[in-house]
Amino acid sequence: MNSAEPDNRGAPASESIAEALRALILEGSLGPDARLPGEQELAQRFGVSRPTLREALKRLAAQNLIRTRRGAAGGTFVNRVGWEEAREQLAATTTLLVSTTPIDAEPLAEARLTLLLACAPLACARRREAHLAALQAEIAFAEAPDTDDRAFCASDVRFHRVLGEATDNPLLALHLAGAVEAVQPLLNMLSYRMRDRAAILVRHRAIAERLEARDSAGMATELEALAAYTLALVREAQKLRAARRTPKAGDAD
Amino acid sequence: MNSAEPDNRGAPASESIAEALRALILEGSLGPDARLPGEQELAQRFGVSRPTLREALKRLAAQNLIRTRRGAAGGTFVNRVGWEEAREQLAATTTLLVSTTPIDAEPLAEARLTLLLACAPLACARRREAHLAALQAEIAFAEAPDTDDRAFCASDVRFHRVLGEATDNPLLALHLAGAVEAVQPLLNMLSYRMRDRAAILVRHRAIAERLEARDSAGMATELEALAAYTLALVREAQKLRAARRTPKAGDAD
DNA sequence: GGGCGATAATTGTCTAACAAATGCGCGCTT
DNA sequence: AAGCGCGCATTTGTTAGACAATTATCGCCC
Repeated sequence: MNSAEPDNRGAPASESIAEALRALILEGSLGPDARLPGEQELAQRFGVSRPTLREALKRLAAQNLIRTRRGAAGGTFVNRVGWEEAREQLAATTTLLVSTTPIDAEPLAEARLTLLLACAPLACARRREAHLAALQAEIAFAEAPDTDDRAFCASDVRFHRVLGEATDNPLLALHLAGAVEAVQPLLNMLSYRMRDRAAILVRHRAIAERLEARDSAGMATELEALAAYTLALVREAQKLRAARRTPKAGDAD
Repeated sequence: MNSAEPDNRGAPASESIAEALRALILEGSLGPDARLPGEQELAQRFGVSRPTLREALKRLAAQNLIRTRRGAAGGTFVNRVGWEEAREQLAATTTLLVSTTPIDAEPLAEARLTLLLACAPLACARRREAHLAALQAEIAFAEAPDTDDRAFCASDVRFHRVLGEATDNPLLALHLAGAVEAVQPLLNMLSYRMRDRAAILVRHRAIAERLEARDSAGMATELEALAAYTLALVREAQKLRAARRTPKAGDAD
């Protein structure tokens, strides 16, 4: 009646308590925006001290499952997990993975292209005016002369996100956006020259045009061309970096 | 020289400290399996007390970024994030999302099918004997008479995971597996009848056969057939459930 | 030389208290 | 009587020190 299960095979109390609360939340006993009891009461219920219980709560907070507010009407509340938050978390996980794992740029670009190709038919079939407008807005933003490389890259990510959203399938859009958001910064460690940007924008315009015409096959062709161009850019940058390293082997790191 | 940035706009200390450490880990200053200083020293460095610092560490632990071990040679260590862990986390996030968000089965099934179709050409081109063997193993496991619904569903998930791995693209496999793992339990809230299982296994065998023959188009056809069948099953189950509800509106919950 | 116990290092947990924020209501003022 | 501001209660955030539990290591004894 107090601490759910006594112990999870010697796991720290804060961990098993976090899992117990997590199960409660997922089970549906606590709907979104529901308020949990105060920390003192929770601590008593689980039979631990307040700092220990707080560690458990912080674990859940780190997973975006709960939020806390101080003050009189404060407390701990169950978070509503929306598509936005999920996308961010998904992108964070994937980003961490690809940035700490030795992997070539080629499979990353290939994965991005493959997901985009998968979305193309659905996007062409279901796109609405708002999607076309969003695409045009990103193109306009990206071709502005005062857009720096960082902003250009972010806009590029958003451009592809709109393509996912045009499928009208939130789960599909979620995974596409997560992958693109994680891959793009890796592919963009090079800083674009202006003519590279222009070439990319040409591709983007063509893609938007094919989407407007609901021409799925043509869109696939353009997506492949864009992927090929991006990959060529990355390869070129890698070759340059390698060439800069080989002639003078002992320069200042 | 002590606490990195003083405060993140009034955010709790444990949160900003967690973010600071997270940045340190991601920045690469602390490689995998690196040992962090002890809690006391860290607390002094960040200018907080040990419980507060521990809350920060628990946040990171909840994200699988660190692990802790007690004892003399214990401490806090940076976790190596592998494809397995990422897949689990990705599946957990997506599962939480789709299980707390009102969404029809149809887009879920569509997303799954779309991702599988995207993987099909690559999988056919690159599959190895090990993949075919893994597929056959899952088929054999699934058709065993003592396999219950739970195990059947898990095997189904693994079957699709192998399809993703056959693309030889870990990022693609990651997202496919994450989506399938999250969607499958939702589609399988119904318990399969034996003839449903048999029909699914027929499809699985056909898919494995098309993969072996490197017949991408044929595989796509089979995948679509499987998706259509699965969706029909779900629809039928939903209709049954709805029909059971309408005639007697006030029965016992 | 090998097994075994003391030991030290380190995380896990507890207790008690204070600080800070925040909504609410009371009382003061107009 | 109405409006405004100040205190107060509630709740999370943080601190301090101490003890418990665990585990590798080193020295001691056989």
